[in-house]
Parts: sequence; structure tokens; C-alpha cells
Amino acid sequence: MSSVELNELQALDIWRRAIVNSVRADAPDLSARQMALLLSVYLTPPPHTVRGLAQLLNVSKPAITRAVNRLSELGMVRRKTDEDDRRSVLIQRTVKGSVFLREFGELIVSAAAGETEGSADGLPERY
Amino acid sequence: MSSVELNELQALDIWRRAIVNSVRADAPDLSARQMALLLSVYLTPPPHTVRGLAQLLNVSKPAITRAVNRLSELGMVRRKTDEDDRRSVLIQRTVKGSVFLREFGELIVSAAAGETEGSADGLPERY
DNA sequence: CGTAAAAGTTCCGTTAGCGAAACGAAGGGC
DNA sequence: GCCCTTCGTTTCGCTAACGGAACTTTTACG
Repeated sequence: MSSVELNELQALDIWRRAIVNSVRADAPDLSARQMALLLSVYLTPPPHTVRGLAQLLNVSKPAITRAVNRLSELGMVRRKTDEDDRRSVLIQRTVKGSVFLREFGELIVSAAAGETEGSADGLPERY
Repeated sequence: MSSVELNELQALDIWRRAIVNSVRADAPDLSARQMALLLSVYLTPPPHTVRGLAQLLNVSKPAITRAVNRLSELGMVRRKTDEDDRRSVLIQRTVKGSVFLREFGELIVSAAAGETEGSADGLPERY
């Protein structure tokens, strides 16, 4: 089961509901880069290094360093030097980050659930 | 048809694919606030005022002004003073914003399409 | 009118982020 | 040991964004 069929408008509207609710709830105002990094760390298999993430996101290494700074200030990610190659820094998950993403996932799910039933609140036909 | 059933992990993974591809494609690095504003302007019925958006997103009016500044520099949104109440400024859609969101919608749709088929590239079971 | 309210912007000091270049620390080859 | 590469961070000058107070313009109300 669990088929995932969407047209663009539905998809965008789900995205809108989720992100609007997240902003309303006063969640940290993460940039697209920061969010992409966070999700990559949590949803793709480790290890995650600065250079790997820079390559994955097609962004400079300093940009990754800064995003990791921000996310680790928020406690959503943690640095650990790789003992097998002490030049490398491993970006690791934290409990706080897991909690944040779980809640964010719930936000998306309920946004998607609200989307199809009735499609209540007058969306425009075009955009 | 077009049932939208998701569990949290699927939802987050779709979100990840979409946002990672967007970042990789060198799309403007919008913050959550900016994205929420953009989507609200395009997907909910007008009129959209600074005041209304501030209330919708639960942020201050200056924060909206700044987000509109950024988005209008990018050409994705336009200001128009309301002739019926010249204190108000209407935030309007633009062609460029429509194009951006259409592409972004396609990104989500293909992220969702790639999600279920095979679920190929080893996601971790937990997060 | 005249004063109050509302709407949006601008100012203030501060903080975060940018790309490019340079840097120190660690590893690999020989 | 030595050199060269790799890895991540730091520095540089600069731009964007922050919250909050103050301000301008416009409207509403006596």
C-alpha cells in the first residue's frame, strides 16, 4: 500500500502547510542548505564527513562548516573526529535532532492528510 | 485516486530528496520563513498584505518586510500599494515566482515517485 | 478639522552567512 | 625523514537578516 501519487499543486500545497506550520510553531528558521544537510545526516547511512556533504550538496566546504556550526549550536548535530583518520570530522546525529525531525515528519504527514480530505480551504486553481 | 498516505519516514525522505536536489541545482538558498511566505502568496487566495502574512506566519511585520525585500530582489514576488486603502501593500505573484514554484513542485513529485519504487538506496531503519 | 489608530518601512546595533584564499594538522608515498 | 596531498577550519571583506523601537503615510472617528 501507501501509494504516493501527487500532482505538483498538491505537492506544493502539502509543502506549504508543513512549512507554514513549522514557522508558526517558532521552529528554528533553517535555510534550505541547513535543512538539506540535517536531513542527509539523519536519513542517509553514515559516515558523514564535511567533504562528503559538500560534494553531496554541491557546495563549498566552508559552507558546510558553517551549517554544521549552526546546527550544532542548536544541538541537532554533533562533531566527532574520526579516530581512523584524524583529519576527518564525522557529523553525527543527536537525540535533539531526532526529536526535531520526528516532529517535522509528523507535520508533513498531517499536512498531507489534510490535503486530500475535502481540499477544504479554497486553493486557487492555478499558480 | 491519488491517495496520499505517508508514514513519517517516507515523508521526511521525500522532503530530503526534494530539498537536496534543489540545493544541488543551485536554487536560491531561501530560509523557512521566506519559503513559507512564497508558498502562501502563491497557493492561498489573495489579497496578501504584510499584516496578514505576519499574522499567518506568527512573525513581526518587519520580518515580513525583509522577506518580501529578498523575494522581490529575486523577482519572485511584487509589491503593489492597495488603491482602496493606500496604507496597505499587496504582495503579488510574478511569472518568475510561478516558474520557480512549478519547478520546485516537479522536484517534489519526482522525489515522491522515486521514494516508493524499490526504495533503492539504503535508508536507515531509524532516525 | 484634529486626534487617534493602523499599515508598512526604516533605523539601530548585532549576528549569521557568503566565496575565496590561506592555514594547521594528519596521512601517504618513497 | 621528507614532501605532497587531503581535510577541515579560519580569516578576510562584505552582504543579508535579526528583533525591536521609531517613524511616515494613510485612514477612521469624534
